[in-house]
Parts: sequence; C-alpha cells; structure tokens
Amino acid sequence: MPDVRRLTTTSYVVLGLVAARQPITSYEMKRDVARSIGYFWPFPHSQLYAEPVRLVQLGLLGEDVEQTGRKRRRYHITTDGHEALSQWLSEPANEHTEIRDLGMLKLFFGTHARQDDLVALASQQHQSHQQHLRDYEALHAAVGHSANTWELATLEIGTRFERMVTEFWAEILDRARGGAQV
Amino acid sequence: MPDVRRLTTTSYVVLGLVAARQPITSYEMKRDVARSIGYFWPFPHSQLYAEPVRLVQLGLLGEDVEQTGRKRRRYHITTDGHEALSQWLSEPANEHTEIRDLGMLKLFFGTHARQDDLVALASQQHQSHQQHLRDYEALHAAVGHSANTWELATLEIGTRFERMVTEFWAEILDRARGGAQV
DNA sequence: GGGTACATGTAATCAGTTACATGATTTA
DNA sequence: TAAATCATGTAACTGATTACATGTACCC
Repeated sequence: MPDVRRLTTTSYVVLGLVAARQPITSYEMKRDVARSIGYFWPFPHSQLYAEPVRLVQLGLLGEDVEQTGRKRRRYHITTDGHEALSQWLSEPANEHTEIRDLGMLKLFFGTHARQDDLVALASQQHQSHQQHLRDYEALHAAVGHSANTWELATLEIGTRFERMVTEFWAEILDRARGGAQV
Repeated sequence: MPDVRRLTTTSYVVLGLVAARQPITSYEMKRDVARSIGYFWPFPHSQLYAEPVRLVQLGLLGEDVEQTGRKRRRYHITTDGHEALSQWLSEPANEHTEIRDLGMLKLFFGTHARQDDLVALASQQHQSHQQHLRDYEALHAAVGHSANTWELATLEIGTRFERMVTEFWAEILDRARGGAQV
C-alpha cells in the first residue's frame, strides 16, 4: 500500500466521495459537496480538481478520460483506495470539534464593541441562522427519501445545531438590547 | 489608518486578546487562548508570536521589551489598533459556520465503514463529547464569577453544543448497534 | 547541580485559497 | 449568433502548521 501518511483530510473526503458515487467527475463532486458536506466542511472547488490527480498518482483512484468534447475525467476507486478509506474510518477521531463561526468570535470580543454594533450582530446572526435552518429543512424534504442514513444523520445534526444557535442568538439579542453587562 | 485589508481573522483575534488583557505577552495569550477561544477557534502558538510582530509594524500594537532576564515583549493596543478592531466588530459576519469535526465527517461516509468500526466511532465520540461537556461545566464553575458576559456567552453555547452532540451520538450509537441501514 | 517543566521563539514547508483563464453548451 | 451560464482547469501566493531550537526557572 502507498505511503498513507501523506494523505490529508481532503484526500479522504475525495476518496469517500468517489467511493460513494463512482464513476464521478470533479464537477459532479463539486455539485454534491455544495449541498451536503460543504455546509459544515467547506473547501474550494480547485481542490476537487487537484486532489484526485494526486490520488491517481498514489494508485488510490483510477481515471477514465473522455476522448471527445469536454474530455471529462471520471474517477473510480481502486482496491488500495478502498483500503485506505476504510482504515481511516476505523481510526479514532480524537480532535476537538472546531466551530469556526465569525459571529461567535465577534461575540467573544463583545466588550470592545459598541452596543448598537452588538445588537446588529446578534440580530443579523439570528436571522441568518434562522435562514440556514429553513434551508436545511427544505433540503431534508428534498433529499430525505434518496440520501443514505448516515448522510441524513449529519443533515439532522446540522439542523439541530442551527435550531440551537438561532435560539441562542435570540437570547443574546435580548440581552444586548437590554444593554446588559449583567 | 494602515491598510486593513491585509488583516486576517487571526490578526483580529490577537488585537482582541491584547485589547482585553493589555499589557500582555505572547505566552500569556497562549495560556488564555487554551482555556477560552481555543476550544472553538484553535491555532498553534507560533501565530501568537508571529502575528503581533506584524501588527506592531502596522502600528496597530505597541510593544515594551524587558531589558533583562526573559526579555519578554509586552504588547498593548494603539488607537489605530482599537479603531481597526471596532470596525471589524461592526461589520456583518456573513460566512456560514464551519463545523470541522472528524467524527461527523467519518459518519458522513459511514456507508463505507464496517459496522463495528461505526459502533466504535459512535461510542468514542459519545464519550469524548461527554467529557468535553464536563470540562466546560468545570470551566464555568471555575471562571463564572470573573469572566465577562460575552465570553461567558460563548462558553454557554459551547456547553449547549456539547450537550446536543453527546445526545446525538448516543442515538447514533443505538442505531449503529442495531445494524440499522434503515 | 542536574533534571524537568515552563517559556519563547524561528525557519521551512505546504495545503489551501485566490485569482485567472478558457472551453463547451444552452438559450434567446 | 451573441450572450450568458455551465464546466473545467491551473498558476501563484501565502497563512498556517510543523518541526526545530534554545533559554530560563524551579525543584529534588
């Protein structure tokens, strides 16, 4: 098996995407990612073009190139690729969750903001998370029947997250409006 | 005011930390970060040494260097620095929340895992989030009186998050054990 | 006075991002 | 047939990470 230490999380994401939908092109991955995993683990489409090239070199993916027209590259997973993926899936995931949320970060530094900026922040965060919540619910309605259990499970936790955060910002908005430094 | 477009989120984190605790050394920031913001927005300590240097060059921070012993650099914020910080705080935070959680990612690809690996994943995630929850509660008990409102608010949402996620993984564990691909 | 943990940095690398660029297909 | 949009890439840059390195203080 190739040197697996050089694989990044992105590599495994690509391996996983290919494994699930093969044969698949970079563009199709991009489209899939945009309405699933990309909600909580985003990355630019350029990686979905660059990474498979590396994985082919490592022998973890194979490719078929169209001879005419768009000359699409369709990727499929190899035996080694499958092995690498399932080994990764069998390793414990010890890292602490990262929640990169600019709103939360700004709230953390709230002491240095003017009150009306804080109110604006809370209000805007409340609205946008409410919108995300609606988006997730719509997405669930749209794909609920076709997607697999575990993908749905991540959508479910995303939904719960947005519900919780929406409520949180509503409370913060109240407190910020009250001028509370209580 | 200096060219503010060249500031990254990290820059503002450092500005905010200095603003809150000045005068402060890189090491003290590191220690503070480790038990607050670092839980949801982590970065290596090397940035807490490198970034202030840039900010001093930009005139957003000032520094005092000890002449003897450790020759610590103590940073404080300048007027320009304060202005940059509060301007950032007044801008809307539009980006979608990123939740970088390896466990969730692996769950998303759960179809390709063996059942016992999924059970192990769910079990381990359940335990570790439960532990994080306890850590947050202990932290709250320890700093509840001294920390400021908005920092406490981020601790509060962290706690709610861990509570929610712990419950989520308990459910997943059940389903994984049931062999559900339902 | 020797070991160990605390403290303070820096250099090199590289993954990920940004920006650019162009081709193919559809639609009006 | 022109415009718009969909699709497919690549090159360059750089912020963040990794790894290294050393100094200082404390403790046994």
